[in-house]
This record gives sequence, structure tokens and C-alpha cells, in this order.
Amino acid sequence: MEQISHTISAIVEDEFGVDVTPNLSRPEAQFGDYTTNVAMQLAKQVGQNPRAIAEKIAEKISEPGAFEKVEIAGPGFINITLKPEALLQLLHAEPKPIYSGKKIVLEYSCPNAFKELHTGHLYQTIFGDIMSRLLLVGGAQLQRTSFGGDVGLHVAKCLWGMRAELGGKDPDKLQALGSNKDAFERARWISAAYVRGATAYEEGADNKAEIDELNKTIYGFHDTRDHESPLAQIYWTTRQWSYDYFEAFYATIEVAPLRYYPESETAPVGLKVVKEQLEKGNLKESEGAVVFEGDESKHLHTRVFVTSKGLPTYETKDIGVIWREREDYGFDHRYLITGNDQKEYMRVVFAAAETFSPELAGTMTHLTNGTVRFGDGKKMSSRLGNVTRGIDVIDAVREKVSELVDDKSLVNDVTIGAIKYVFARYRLGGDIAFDLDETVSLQGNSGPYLQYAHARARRILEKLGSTGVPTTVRPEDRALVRKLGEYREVMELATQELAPHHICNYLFELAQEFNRYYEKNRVVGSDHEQHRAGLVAAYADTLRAGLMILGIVAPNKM
RNA sequence: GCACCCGUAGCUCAGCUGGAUAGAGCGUCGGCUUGCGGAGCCGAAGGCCAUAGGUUCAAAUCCUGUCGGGUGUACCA
Repeated sequence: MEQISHTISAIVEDEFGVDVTPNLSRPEAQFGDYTTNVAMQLAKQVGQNPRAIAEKIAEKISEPGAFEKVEIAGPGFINITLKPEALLQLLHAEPKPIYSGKKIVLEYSCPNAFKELHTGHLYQTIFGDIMSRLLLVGGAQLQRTSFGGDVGLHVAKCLWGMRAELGGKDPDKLQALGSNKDAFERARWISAAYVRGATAYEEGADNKAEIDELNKTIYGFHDTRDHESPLAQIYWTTRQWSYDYFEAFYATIEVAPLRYYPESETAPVGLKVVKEQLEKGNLKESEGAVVFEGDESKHLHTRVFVTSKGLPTYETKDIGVIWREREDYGFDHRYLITGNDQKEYMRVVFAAAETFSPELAGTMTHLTNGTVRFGDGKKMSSRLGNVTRGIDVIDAVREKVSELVDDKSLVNDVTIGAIKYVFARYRLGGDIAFDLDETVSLQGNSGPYLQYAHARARRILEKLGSTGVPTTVRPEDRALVRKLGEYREVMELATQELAPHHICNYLFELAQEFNRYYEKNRVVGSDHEQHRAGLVAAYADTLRAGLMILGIVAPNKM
């Protein structure tokens, strides 16, 4: 593709003295393998009509007999049809490593300690994980990071609740309680305690005062490195339970682990920066608080970095993460995924970061995801533990899959595949309408459908033993071979845009193309058995490779 | 009020660095049916791409206004 582009570019330079990089794209099959609209773009500049320009370019480009066919169509499209050998060569092309040599930090998932991961976390974690795979395909030196609160009011509410649940602050009772629970059950218990604390906070002034006091006490555990007092022991133990739970959750959905930066670690770093920047005049004191004054001409809000009570806000903690990540990894670029309600907020944080440290300018990208909605269209509530937990979604899918798949050993791969696929399918940014039936459906554009399509192809190959490598393209093969050859281009697009939905669309189209082929062309026992088997193998391998980048296992049987 | 995001088939979504008759899945209707795994294939119906202008040889795509929906707008995260 690049070669063709260069060739055309050279011809245009030669004939018209204009420097362009022609836009090559994949047209509908009837028009050939590639098309370019370069003639139309040149028409005005060159002062000739586009068809005449196209004629000249087409004549030159087809001279050495490099292509099967070069045609002019419509207002001046140049349509190129590749020779069979060229078409086959595309099957072996590797995607360009566009992030090669780049140190990249990708921050996502970001659960708070002492809370369970809800559906939004599930979505973002899976999407972030797939995005990280795309960065790796692009050759990046990648670090996956995550950031969350292990201090703050929500923790105080939780600790208060845990103390109430335990009937005191005896760490031994906690140990006894935890000894017969797994990571998920412990997280569930912590979560229940949080609900109790949060309710108490709303209901009684005494409770509120106690919890507010507890909030300071928890900061104290960090400041004084208190690991001994009974309440501190409960805090540290349950914080570790939270971390264990994160690990267990990530293992369940089969995503890579992340380096977790707790707020207790980033707040001091942020505060130090804030102090320096206050002296430099980049931050100002206002009404007793430390604020960053947003540039109103750029529609940036003014935001508080340190409250009038002297406590760091999320802004400061976020600056802390950026500084820590830079210190730890020296990133060339940092991508951050959050919910899209934080868009405007993060613009200010980025603007502040770039003011504090101008070399950060242009090195950070904030990506946002929408809300996961369920069939009834209701938005999930995160109040008082009334959340739809991530694990509940996983369990619901698993249950459904169990009904459909006979072989129990396959249930997990299909479950995880279905969930990953449904989250990868949508362009990042919009809300996700999660439909259980559609997610698990074995027909239509779903993970299980593609897994099945793959298994079916493998079964054919199993019947044949050895398979050849296709060396020619027979007329009936052409559509399938062409589709297979698009893999690299799709990969590059997905990698560049960090948009896995392109891969989903492609794999689904590929499977459809294969099914069409398979419907009409018998493989086993045909005169072209070895040849066709080679195509089936290429198809199955492509499908598996694509699914693997989405983090989805492609079983050989289903 | 101001800012940002969104508005494409009954539903869920692609397409948005401008290009050839606007695509897919689900759903609906009609064919193929003793199959290499039919969990498939073929076909039909269904769209003034929210709306009104503008730029262009060419607009779902870019610009502006309007309407409708969502989010954010200093001591929460």
C-alpha cells in the first residue's frame, strides 16, 4: 500500500510538479482493491479536469504491468486491482510498529481501595487492557498504571462501618473473620461495612463527627507510620484485602496487572509541587484555599488544589500521579482513561501540569468512556452500595453461557470472550447499551460467534492433517483472500487510533466472507483440497490472531 | 448563563483526516435444508444521516445558527 502510494506520488511530482501524498483506500470490491481520489484533489491546483489527470497517472502506473487492472471511474477515481501474487503477499505483512521506541504510560481502571469494582470499572479495565495490547502491537515500551483512593472520607466511612461490624477495634476478630473468606468475599464484606458507614454518616450528627475525625486519624496512620495501634492494623489489613481483591478481579477477567498508585502516595508528591508552584506564582491563594486560575479565554475553570482546611484535593493528587509516573517511567506519552464526566476537570489538571512543567505539553492524552447502561436504559447508581457490580455482570454472562455451551471446560473462555468483545465493539466515548442476550448470542456480531467460527474452521483442518500454503488465487478465492489481506491495514488503523472496534468489525466481516466461501466451495475431498485447506488455515490463524489482540481465547472446539 | 459531548434504519451501532447508489447486527418477511459443525448462506422491506443555512466539482463527514438529549462549571472523587 505504501509502495503504491509512493509510486503515485512520484508520478504526480514528475508529471505535474506537485508534491502530494495520495490517499489510498479500500473501495467496494466491484471497483478493485485500492482506489485513490488524487486526480480530483489535483484538478484545481493543476488546472486540468480530473479525468484527464487520472488518465495520465493511470497510464504511467500501469506501465510495467505491475497491476492486474487500472481503471478510471466516476469523476476521476483511479481504481487498482492487484495481481494474485500481490494479493497473497499481503497475507504475510506485519503491522507497522508506530510506537516503536516510545515509552508510554497508560492509566486506567482506577478503582478505589475499600470499594468493589462496578460495571464502569469492568468496562474501562477491559477496554484499557485491549488498548494496552494495541500499544504493544505498535511496539511501545508500555507501563500500565492505576490510581485510586486509599485515604479520604469514603475510607473513613468504611473503617467506621468495619469497626461497627466487628463490634470494636479488635484486629484478631478481623483476622478470624477473614480466614474463611476468599478475596471476593472479603471485598464484599468491606463493601457492606462501607454502606453501613455511609448510612450512619447521613443519619446522625454524632456519627458524622466521629467519621470526620476518623478521616484525619487515617491520614495519621500514614504520616506517623502507625502499623501497631488496633485500628491501624484493621486499616492496613483491609487495605491489603482490597489490593488482593483487585488482583483476583483482574485475574478473573484475564487482564494484565497494573501498577497501583494509592492517593496516600501521590498526595505528598502533589503537595510538594503545589508548594513550589505557589511560590512561583503559578498557583494562588484565594479565600484560604490554593487554586489554579484557569484561563477563561480557553474556557478553563478555576479549581481548588488545597482546601482552606489545608487538605489536598483530587487535583493535587492527580498532579502527584503525573509526577510519580514521570519519575518512575520517564514517559514520552501518557494516556489516561476516565469517565467522560471528568473531561473538563482533567483539562484544567493538564493545563496546570503544563504550566508547572512546560515540557509536559503535548505528552498527555485524556480519553473518556461513557456509561454502561442496561436493557431498561437506567443509569447505574453508585450510592450506598446500590451499584451493579462488575462481578454480577460476569456471573450473569457465565450463567447464560453455561446454558448454551455443553463442554464445561469452555464456559470460562466463552464468558470472558463474550464480555471483552461486547466492550471492544464500540468506539470509546459513547454510552454502552449492555444487552445480555446479544452479548452471549451465538449469532450476529458477538464474541461467541467468532469463537465458534474459528472452531468450525479448525475442525475442517483437523480432518486433513497437513495443509498447504496457498500459492495461487483461484477466481472463487479472490474475495476471501482480499479480505484476509486487509488484516494488516485494519491492525494499523486500530493501533494508531487505539480503537479496537475496527478489529471487531473486520473480524466479523472476515468470518462472513469465509462462511460465504465455505458455503459454495467444498474443502475436504475436493480437487483443490490442499489449496483450500491452506486458505482455511490462513483464515483460522487470522481470526485467532485478531481475537488474541482483543484478549479473547480462540478454542479449537466448541 | 458559559463550555464540552451526542443526535445515522423499529432497536443497538459502524462510517466523521470530505469522494462513487449511506453500511452491519438484532428484529420482521421470503427462499436454500438428508450439511466439511445450517450456531450458516441468499434475498426483501426499512433512512430527506435532528433541523436550517454556508463552504466545495463533491458534505452524514468541515463551518454557523436552531431544536432535542447528556455532562461539567472552586474547597467531592
